[in-house]
Amino acid sequence: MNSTPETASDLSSHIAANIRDAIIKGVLIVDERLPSEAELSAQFNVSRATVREALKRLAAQSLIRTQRGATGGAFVNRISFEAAQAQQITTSTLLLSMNDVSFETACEARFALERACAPLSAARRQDHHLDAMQNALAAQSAPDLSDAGFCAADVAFHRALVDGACNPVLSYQLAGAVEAMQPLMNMITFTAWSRDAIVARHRDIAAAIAARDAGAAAQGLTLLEEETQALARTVFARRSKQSD
Amino acid sequence: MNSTPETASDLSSHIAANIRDAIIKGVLIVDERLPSEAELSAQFNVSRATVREALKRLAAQSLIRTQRGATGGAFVNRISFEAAQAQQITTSTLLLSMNDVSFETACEARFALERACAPLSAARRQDHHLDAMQNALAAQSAPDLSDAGFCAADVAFHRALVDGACNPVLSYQLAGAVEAMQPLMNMITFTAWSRDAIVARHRDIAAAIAARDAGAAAQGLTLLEEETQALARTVFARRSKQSD
DNA sequence: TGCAAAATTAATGTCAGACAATTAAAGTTT
DNA sequence: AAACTTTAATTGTCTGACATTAATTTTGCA
Repeated sequence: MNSTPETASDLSSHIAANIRDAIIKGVLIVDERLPSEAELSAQFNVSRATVREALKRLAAQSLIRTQRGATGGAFVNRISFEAAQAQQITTSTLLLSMNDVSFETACEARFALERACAPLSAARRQDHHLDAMQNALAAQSAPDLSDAGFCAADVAFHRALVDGACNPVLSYQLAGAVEAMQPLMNMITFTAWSRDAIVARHRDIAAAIAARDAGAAAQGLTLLEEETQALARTVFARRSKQSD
Repeated sequence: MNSTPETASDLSSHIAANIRDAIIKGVLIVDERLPSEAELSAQFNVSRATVREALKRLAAQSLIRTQRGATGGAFVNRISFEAAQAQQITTSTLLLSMNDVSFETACEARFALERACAPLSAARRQDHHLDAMQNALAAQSAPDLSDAGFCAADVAFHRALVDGACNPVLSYQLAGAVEAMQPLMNMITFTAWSRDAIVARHRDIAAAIAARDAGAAAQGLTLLEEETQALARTVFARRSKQSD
């Protein structure tokens, strides 16, 4: 039942877990003010410093916010999709870089998830989603764009595609996968030729979404995945050859 | 470039952001020991209490772990898929409950993502994945099972399906979506009839995965989604009628 | 009276110094 | 050589103080 099986023996972990559970179970509701640090230290029978460490833990998870002044205190935070997304991206990025996740695995996951959005996006996309895709395409076609810039525009394109599904839960989940891939994507240097190929795929996908053709969009994503994987294999092979 | 645009003016946020960036950028590598609290307080020219608050923030995000004793200290943590998953589930659950995400939206997202796994799972599932699905099926068929128990077995079934794709990144991403749905699913009371319908779909899906038939698995998931959505509409309609 | 300035108050943010608890390593004894 | 003891380094906790912030109340003056 515990959200985080915090078996740690230190008091601040324990107190943080206690308050966290109260928030999760709805005992403390959004925007409700927690007791002051002094009151909490009396309730839990610990010093104010210990209470503060517990509160900082909760603040790091965006579960509470604090305000100074006479009517200040710690308040239960309404977690926004934006804040949750930012956290998830940090975590996902580190997860990939620290656990030696292969490009292949991450890429596969990303495109599998993105294909899941294609039918919904084809059905529901608004004009501004199409515009965002076109803008990203234009950016990617710029002749003297850096690799990092190319990747950033790539992310923007796929974000627009995902947002087209008009499902905030889906957008939130996908953001982690797409953004976390970026450091891995940045490892790839794009030749002019490979850029053209990617942009061509993007054009197909954008056209399919505009035409509300779910099948074509999914197929475009599959082709894009295959080309991306092939490109990565080429780059990594050349690199390992050089190091010999 | 900042992972968390921590513009907060308090010192402990600032110090935490500083160390976090060092970890993300690879200046501090996994299992490396941070300077002791005393050294950090000297470096940043703040008190030890402030340093500790910063470290607790990082610990809450599983970025570091601390150890007491002579050779103790704070160490950069290798984030495990398990720990990241636990965090994501907490965040996702709160996100859904605090932002009044409709059952429909969450359900749609969940099944869309799950369908993304179906082809991979059909291709790669091992025997133990099939066993896990069968166990979950058996549990769900028990006659005197509580609604909560039914939901728990449901989660187990879908977890096995997702894990069958043998892609840890995919499993990690999906866990959040599936687990976060549980509180919403628990709002639904299952009649004996609706349980039978769900179990029947599950049987179809399990059979399709066992037969490595991606199309049938995806279709089974689509049918299951439709039935789940219909069931939810019925339950919510009856409930709002009663409250009149 | 009305309003602006000043004092009050309650809260978080920070600091300094102390002691407790834990743990590895060094030293000592048998 | 093995078992025990001491030591040192580090985190965990406590206490009490002061700084900073911001809402509220009081005061002073026109």
